[in-house]
Amino acid sequence: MTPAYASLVEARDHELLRLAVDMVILTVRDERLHTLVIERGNPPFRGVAALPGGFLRAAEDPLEAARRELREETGLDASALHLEQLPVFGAPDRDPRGRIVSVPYLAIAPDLPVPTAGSDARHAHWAAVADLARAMLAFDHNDILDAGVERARARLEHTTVAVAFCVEPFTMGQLRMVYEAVWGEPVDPRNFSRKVINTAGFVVPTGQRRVGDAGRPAVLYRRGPATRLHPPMLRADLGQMVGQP
Amino acid sequence: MTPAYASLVEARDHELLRLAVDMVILTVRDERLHTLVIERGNPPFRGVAALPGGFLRAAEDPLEAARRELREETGLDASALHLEQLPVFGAPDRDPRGRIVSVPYLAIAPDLPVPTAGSDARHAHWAAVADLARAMLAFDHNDILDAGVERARARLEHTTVAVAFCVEPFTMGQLRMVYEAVWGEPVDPRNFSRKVINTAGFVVPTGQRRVGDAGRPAVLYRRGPATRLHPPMLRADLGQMVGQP
DNA sequence: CAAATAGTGTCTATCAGACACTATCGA
DNA sequence: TCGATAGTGTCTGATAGACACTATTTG
Repeated sequence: MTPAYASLVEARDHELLRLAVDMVILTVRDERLHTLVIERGNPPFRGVAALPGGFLRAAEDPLEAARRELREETGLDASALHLEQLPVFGAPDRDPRGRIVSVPYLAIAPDLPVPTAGSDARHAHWAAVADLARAMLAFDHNDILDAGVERARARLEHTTVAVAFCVEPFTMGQLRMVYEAVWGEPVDPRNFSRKVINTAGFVVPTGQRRVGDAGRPAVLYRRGPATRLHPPMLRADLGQMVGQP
Repeated sequence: MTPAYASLVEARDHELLRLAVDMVILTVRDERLHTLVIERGNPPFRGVAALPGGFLRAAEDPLEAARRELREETGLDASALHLEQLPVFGAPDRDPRGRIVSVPYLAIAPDLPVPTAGSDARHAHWAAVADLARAMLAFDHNDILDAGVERARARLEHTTVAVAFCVEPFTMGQLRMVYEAVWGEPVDPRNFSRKVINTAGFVVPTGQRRVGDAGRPAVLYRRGPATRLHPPMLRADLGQMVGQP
């Protein structure tokens, strides 16, 4: 800290605290939405499942910290996949260790072989989001997970991030299955295919076809350069909708 | 802090820091988008314009802090208006006083008479967003402002927050003018009116009409209960759009 | 051939965008 | 009566949603 401002900073009715970076790492496995959870090896919440995360280090940007955590927990290079900050969680009593504000990040990853064990021997594994009932996770991590899942659902409507869930090359059916897994509702194959094909740059055909499967061989695609989906692909789910009668 | 965890917390390769809450308070004045800025009374950036804000206090949630700042800077009751968190800004060198991470909030307010002077005699005033060129604001506040404005633009597409800019009762023309001021592009009056009227709960007619103005008297509306806009009202702006040819 | 999966075509209701006309005030 | 502002009607092209059919593989 620059000494010139030391007095300003000392005059505090404000508070020193720590920032945690917690990761909502989503993937689709077996046609279901999964998130990476670790089993806590230390108190508080020892033995309880929690989102992976860690403290912000000195001279580290929160985004850098998120990239580091992602690398440590999954071995994934963050530059390759979707990484996005969610609103912070900062209730004063959210962590019994003291004042810790969480900066959560949403990461969207293709199906991974198996996560590497956490650095401090915490057991990391994929858990189906639908199986994680309320209050199963440590701290307020269920709320953070909810925020991450809802953000992912909304992102699928307006962007092409769904391809970030897919291992290249992928079929149209696999891409559609991502939407179904994340949204939790069926999607019409014909209309979906038309929408994706008509959106320039969403996917790029490889010219190859999938072999070995039963049925007609599916065309294989790679991710295209497009990012935004315009007009959006809206889910039928009404949720909070107040609009047309 | 609970003594039981003191040792855990002491084992730090992580860092103690302060959280600032900075406010992007937007309103529409004279058909132009404005934001509230203060003139800094203390170093660093003494005399330079900055977004209003302050440090998070002990046992205070970031949202509570934002509500408090809003009240202090504008005298507005935050429960009445749109308040929404933006992604944090946490570059290690963003504040010369030391490690300070900013949690920015976007507030959307109706046109206010004039802001109350800031608590420490800082001069607060409305500035047209279009007049705030790059690097005019202290710290990284231009980036924060950009994030807030872009968020507001997107929110107008998908929600009914535009009414939060209006002083009740308001006319259809005033509501449309909000869209034009925030988006910075003209909106067709006929199509706009049809869209708003057909969206149940966007606005509620009062039965009154505006008097004293030249021209045909305009019907006066109040805010309706609807929140989401479905389907959205998309701006023509292509921006990042990669989609239809 | 049957089962399974992939892909295409068509119809319709809705909606966004463009645009011209009518309505109601003050001066 | 004129200027100014408010509000309504209509046409068209695009598209989302619903749905039936054809195509190509394996067993």
